[in-house]
Amino acid sequence: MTIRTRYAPSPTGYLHIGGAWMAFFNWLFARSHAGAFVLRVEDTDRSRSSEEYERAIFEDFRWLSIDWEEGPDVGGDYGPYRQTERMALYRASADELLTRGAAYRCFCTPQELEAERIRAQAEKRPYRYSGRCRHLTADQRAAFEREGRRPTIRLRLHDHGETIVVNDLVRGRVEFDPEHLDDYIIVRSDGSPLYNFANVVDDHAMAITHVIRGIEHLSNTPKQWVMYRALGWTPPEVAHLSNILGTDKKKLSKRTGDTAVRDYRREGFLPEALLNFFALMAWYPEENREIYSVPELVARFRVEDLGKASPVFDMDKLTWMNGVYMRTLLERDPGRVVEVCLPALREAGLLDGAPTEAQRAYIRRVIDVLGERLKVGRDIVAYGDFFFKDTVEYELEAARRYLSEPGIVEVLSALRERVAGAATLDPAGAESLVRTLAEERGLQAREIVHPTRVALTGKTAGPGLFELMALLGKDQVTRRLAAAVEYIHRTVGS
RNA sequence: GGCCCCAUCGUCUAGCCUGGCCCAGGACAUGGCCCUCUCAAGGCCAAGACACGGGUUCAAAUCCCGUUGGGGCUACCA
Repeated sequence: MTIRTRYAPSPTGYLHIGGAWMAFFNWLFARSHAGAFVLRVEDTDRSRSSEEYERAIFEDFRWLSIDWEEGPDVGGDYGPYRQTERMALYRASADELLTRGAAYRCFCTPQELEAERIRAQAEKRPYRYSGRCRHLTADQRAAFEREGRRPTIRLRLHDHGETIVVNDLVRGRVEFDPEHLDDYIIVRSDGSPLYNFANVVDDHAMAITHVIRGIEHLSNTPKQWVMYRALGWTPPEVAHLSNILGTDKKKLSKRTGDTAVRDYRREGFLPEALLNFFALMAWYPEENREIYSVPELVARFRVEDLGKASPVFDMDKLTWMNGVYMRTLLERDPGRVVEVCLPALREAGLLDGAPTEAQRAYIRRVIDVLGERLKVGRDIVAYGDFFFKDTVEYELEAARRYLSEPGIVEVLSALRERVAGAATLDPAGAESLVRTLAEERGLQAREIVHPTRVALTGKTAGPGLFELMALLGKDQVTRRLAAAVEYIHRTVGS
């Protein structure tokens, strides 16, 4: 039997980190068994769904290099892959359930139901639907219809059913007493299917064999199992994973960090780092090892090894891991590092649109100079914005500390002259200029280095001074040195 | 309220099924030192956890029961 897994996003927003995480495990499972991964769009909530989000979600998956063999965009033998296009299927299954007597029409209004619920609550009884529409006569039904009531369809749970067992691949055997379940609605009065129903019909029709989904669905599982049984179908294997939490230990939300995959892309995270990190939020393939390529993850994946607890999304660790990937990329594929920095550069207004060849080459050199300081694409802005500006903005603290002594003017001026007089400015040349100047003045090299760095970059932290001078070039260096001198005169006052 | 799931360093987790090798291992973060023009990276070191209470056992992080704390379901949401 071919292993088939799926992920079923609702196109009501951008791909969420939690969703991508869940999808990734379904994908890993399929890939590790040479199976198929299918994308099914759950767009029954028409008012909130949009095609634009659907496209965006696909795009984010592609960026992550999570691919699918079947889906709305690529088709497949089990289509269509949008729930709104599968209405006939749900109708057929509903009819089947009705004729088998496993489901019945319920004419209760939402108001009546609400009243029942409130009554139960007042009497401190657990609420369950009374089942009063179970045995309506033809006359009663006709009367309701004459009143204009539009019925819903409810699944009939067995009155004295036996314990429902869910064999969860990660949690083990979980038992449910049907006593606590009630006849639940599977088709709305407007004829549209509800989640628990559409889901079962789709998973079966699409021959899904394994479902890895959120823990919130565990309690739904027994209800679904009853439906599988009523239809004579075999349910898929299931595994329920806990949800990712934010640092506040609450469900991941905007408050504690970005929640959309898109945000991470924009900030310059690498998809392979994100995926590696995703894996570690549920399992460690080997002891004492954190870095795994996607193929390695595929080779080692076992659902049973997935963790049961809710992981907290640790930005610090993701950032560290991204840095690890950036460093190897710096050696093997610097072009990609350039690519990853582009969005942040644009957002900071340091780059307009697509870079020209010259711009790309320049960014490439900036990246070389920045080196392992680049953990995330956006770091290029934090550490190297001055490479892309003509005037330097001094950080307050930096200027106060290194550009406040009047004596420094002389040093910076002297350095400016020597730079101007140099034939060319390469790192070694810059270094000897600074060091000989220091020697002549009886200064420590650092006494020149620090003020110069602030003069050229505005910051106290950043790339090596000599490399940075070489990249900036004679022109910029002399100009910035002069500007710093002027700044000191202006602020120290004279 | 009822039902279900979960619980090892601040965080991700290894170990738990098949008790002893665990006075609990690794990683991120934190602190210190080294390297060094700053920052980063790197190296070394440190601090840091079996939620609690009962059992079972010669022996429990590991098995059982309970408590507490989180989370979920209990919708004509997904």
